Amino acid sequence: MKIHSSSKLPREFYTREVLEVAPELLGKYLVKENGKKTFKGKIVEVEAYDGRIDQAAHTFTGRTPRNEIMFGEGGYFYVYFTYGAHYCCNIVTGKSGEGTAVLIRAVEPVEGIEEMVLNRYKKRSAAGNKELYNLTSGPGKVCQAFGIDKRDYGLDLTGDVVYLLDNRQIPGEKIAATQRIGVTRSAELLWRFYIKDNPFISKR
DNA sequence: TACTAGATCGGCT
DNA sequence: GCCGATCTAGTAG
Repeated sequence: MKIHSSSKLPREFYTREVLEVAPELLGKYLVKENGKKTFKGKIVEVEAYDGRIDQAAHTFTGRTPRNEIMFGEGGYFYVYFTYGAHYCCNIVTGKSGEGTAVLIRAVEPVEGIEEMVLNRYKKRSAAGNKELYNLTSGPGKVCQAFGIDKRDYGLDLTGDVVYLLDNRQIPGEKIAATQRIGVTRSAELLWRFYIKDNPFISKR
């Protein structure tokens, strides 16, 4: 029996306003069960997207097959493919019809690190410090390391494949809010949140 | 350290 | 056709 294991976040955690959920995701654990392997990382950097007012959100211009899951209620996994090479994963938030989600931009590797190294660098030897910090420090890197792709689109985060584990909340003074990375529209919004001084974030 | 370009392809105009 | 919620390798300073 695991006495100290933290619990899976319930539906109610996700169905709140995206700007309330986003900073609270910091410090929580992202877990992917892959049949035999378990990938686990502490979330250290996120970005909020809100199709109601945010031109950078995929849901801003209305429903399409790709963004359908993001228009559903919170607690589902939105995975998309971009730049012809990378997958990025999001935590859908809010109520049905809103079109809000939080992009997971970086995590701190906790479990399954050897498998992450294999997925990222195609090699089996242990990672050096430089490689370790480069393992999951970006949205495309997180998905590659965890083996997340379009097959994970739409997964229920209260299920057993991909889910989040609770952890004590990061205090506000340890959270930084900045402009989002790589967006051109609605660039003024300070909707990127990360844990200050964490070495696994994508960019300082 | 800082900037630039190339890869590469699905989604949407 | 165009462009992107990216990453990496390359060059210049």
